[in-house]
Amino acid sequence: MTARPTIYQVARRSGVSTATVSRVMHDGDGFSDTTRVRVLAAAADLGWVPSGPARGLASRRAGIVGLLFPDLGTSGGAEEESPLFVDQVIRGAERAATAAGDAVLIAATRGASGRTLAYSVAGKVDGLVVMAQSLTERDIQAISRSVPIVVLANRSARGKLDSIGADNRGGMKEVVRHLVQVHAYRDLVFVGGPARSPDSVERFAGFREALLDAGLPDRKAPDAEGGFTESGGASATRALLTDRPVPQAVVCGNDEMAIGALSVLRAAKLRVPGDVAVTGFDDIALARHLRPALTTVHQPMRDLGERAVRMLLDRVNQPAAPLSKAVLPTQLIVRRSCGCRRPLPNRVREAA
Amino acid sequence: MTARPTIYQVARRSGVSTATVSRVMHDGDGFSDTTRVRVLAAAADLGWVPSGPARGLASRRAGIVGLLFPDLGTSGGAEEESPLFVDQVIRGAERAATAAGDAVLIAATRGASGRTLAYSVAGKVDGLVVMAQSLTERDIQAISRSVPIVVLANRSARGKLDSIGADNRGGMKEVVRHLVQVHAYRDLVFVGGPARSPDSVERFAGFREALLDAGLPDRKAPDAEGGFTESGGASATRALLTDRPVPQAVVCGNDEMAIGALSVLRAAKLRVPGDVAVTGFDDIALARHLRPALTTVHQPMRDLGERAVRMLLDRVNQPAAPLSKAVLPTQLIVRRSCGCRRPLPNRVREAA
DNA sequence: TTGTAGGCGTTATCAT
DNA sequence: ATGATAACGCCTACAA
Repeated sequence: MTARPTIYQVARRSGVSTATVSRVMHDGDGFSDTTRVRVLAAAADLGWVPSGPARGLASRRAGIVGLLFPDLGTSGGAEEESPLFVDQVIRGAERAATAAGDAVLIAATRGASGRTLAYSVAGKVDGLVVMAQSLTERDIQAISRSVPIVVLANRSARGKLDSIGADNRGGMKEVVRHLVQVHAYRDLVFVGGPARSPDSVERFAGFREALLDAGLPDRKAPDAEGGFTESGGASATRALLTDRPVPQAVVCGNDEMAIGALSVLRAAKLRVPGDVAVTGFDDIALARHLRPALTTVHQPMRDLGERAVRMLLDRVNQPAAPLSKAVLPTQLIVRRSCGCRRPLPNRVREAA
Repeated sequence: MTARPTIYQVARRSGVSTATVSRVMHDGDGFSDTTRVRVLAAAADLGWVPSGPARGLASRRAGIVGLLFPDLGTSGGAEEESPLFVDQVIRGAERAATAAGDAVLIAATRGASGRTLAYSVAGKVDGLVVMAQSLTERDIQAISRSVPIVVLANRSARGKLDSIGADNRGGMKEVVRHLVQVHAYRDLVFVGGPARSPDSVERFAGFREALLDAGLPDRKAPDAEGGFTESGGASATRALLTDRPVPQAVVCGNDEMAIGALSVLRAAKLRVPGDVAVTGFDDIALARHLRPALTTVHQPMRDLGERAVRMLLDRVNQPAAPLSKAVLPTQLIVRRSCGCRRPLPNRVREAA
């Protein structure tokens, strides 16, 4: 409590030099067994915890990786990004970092002060995983001059930075193909997320590709849009129902929007999937508990976090290694909301 | 990329001393407008981000608070702790820290290496929020000699450390009272979480108190136990059904266990709440989407994280301030699984 | 096996 | 308004 103990005190108390204390703490060799015991005892007596900053400064390694994301969402506020997605990524990042002996520093670049925060965080870490939408391209470039950055985004980000993402486009294309080929729906609508979200854009692109392949009429923009949230999905669906006849299938930008869609359709006395089919994207935990259980696309959220951190640590250790970009596959998860009677078995669920 | 730029380079480039650069970066006064502009320009040119470790060392303030939790759970592994709970706490912590200009460092004290990790993290932060079950009392004491600690637990932890928790006992007592008074159930069973979890213990205590108040038969241990997980709740409920006649109400240790109970009961052709009532605890997002929607107890998870961090920062700024302990109230959330026809309106949901 | 001493990049205290 | 110059607590050659 009073003045954190330092290595000097430990050294004095155990009758050795600070160099020796340092050696013992690093499990290296080059000291007798007696010394080791004495040092450890002294450290324990004093309740000494080596100073991270001092260590970091001397060794040029903070032992911390940072994770920047757009915003976790404020209860009651507008949540553009899907919070559950972020939670999972954080978990994955934490795992990978811990496995490497590092810790994870998280920060949401909320509002105006986000930029400042990002720079502050950048100074404290050995590398940064930046989720799409959390920083401008300009700031990313600037910061990357000081610390390695891995961009966590849709597909693989353009540019000269390491990046990793999931195959949003391919995944969406796959559900839609299922809807068209297996169920023979021909009147599908797309309820998209935030127009500026890269994920959202990619998913809509996948939707269009599938329609094109099936020879169905194309469209230039989503039939309705909202934030990647339950309420966003609800209002978009509501708008849809007043605009046009009831479609055969409502393809949503993510699971949370699908949940909103589901409740609006129910309120409109439409049966799912009897009257309308509904699909989501992400495969959040909730998806399989809904009634009807939601047909969706599984996105390897935790893996994304894990691999992003591993990629980052590789870069930290090998600054000159060639650029690496990865795209993780998504997987179609067939449940009931698309109209299938019995959910198809699938690997992901069984593994869980 | 090549050798992070330092304050020296910025100083030289802008033709001032490092002291002045430092001043400018702190928005203090004591420098002309011209200098400020020059310094900022030089910094931007070089892409300079002040070194956190160096800053921390010199100012004795890392600008980081740590959050330690038991484990986030491994997909496929046994998850004793409710992961959703942790996610929310993390969010709250992140908010409070960001508001204070700090970042938050998270780490799961997984398995054997958890102890080491904890000490390492302790060295990197200005203070630590430790969730119950993530560290032994002994280690908490040891670490607290070096850095301030706030214990995040059930009720308020005993001992000489600041702590914060939710009223688990009172909350559980309230649902059970509802079951007994409103629905007149007399044959209730308790499906508890991990026997060693303080939360679990407190909740069971609340259950007993409510029975006692109602003049119903007491019991010394939960009627069945499992981890705080869906599968734990399922197996516990399964065991229950073979042991005894079907009870009127199954009171679960948390929401996830309740979900497990729900599916087992359904598989046994029992109707909820027609044949059996079921209740949970926590009020995770999923709870209101279940069929039937789950009657449960809302726990202010995010607030816990937020207030824990605020408490911690207060302590950091005022090491000598009197000990503070807080217990946040929980709230009964009545939905359908208890047998109520129409969910009672309640403040929490409306606010959301 | 162990000690000495310089350096890591900032901040902060004196001067000027 | 600005500049020297000690700390800050640890690591790491280099010596011994």
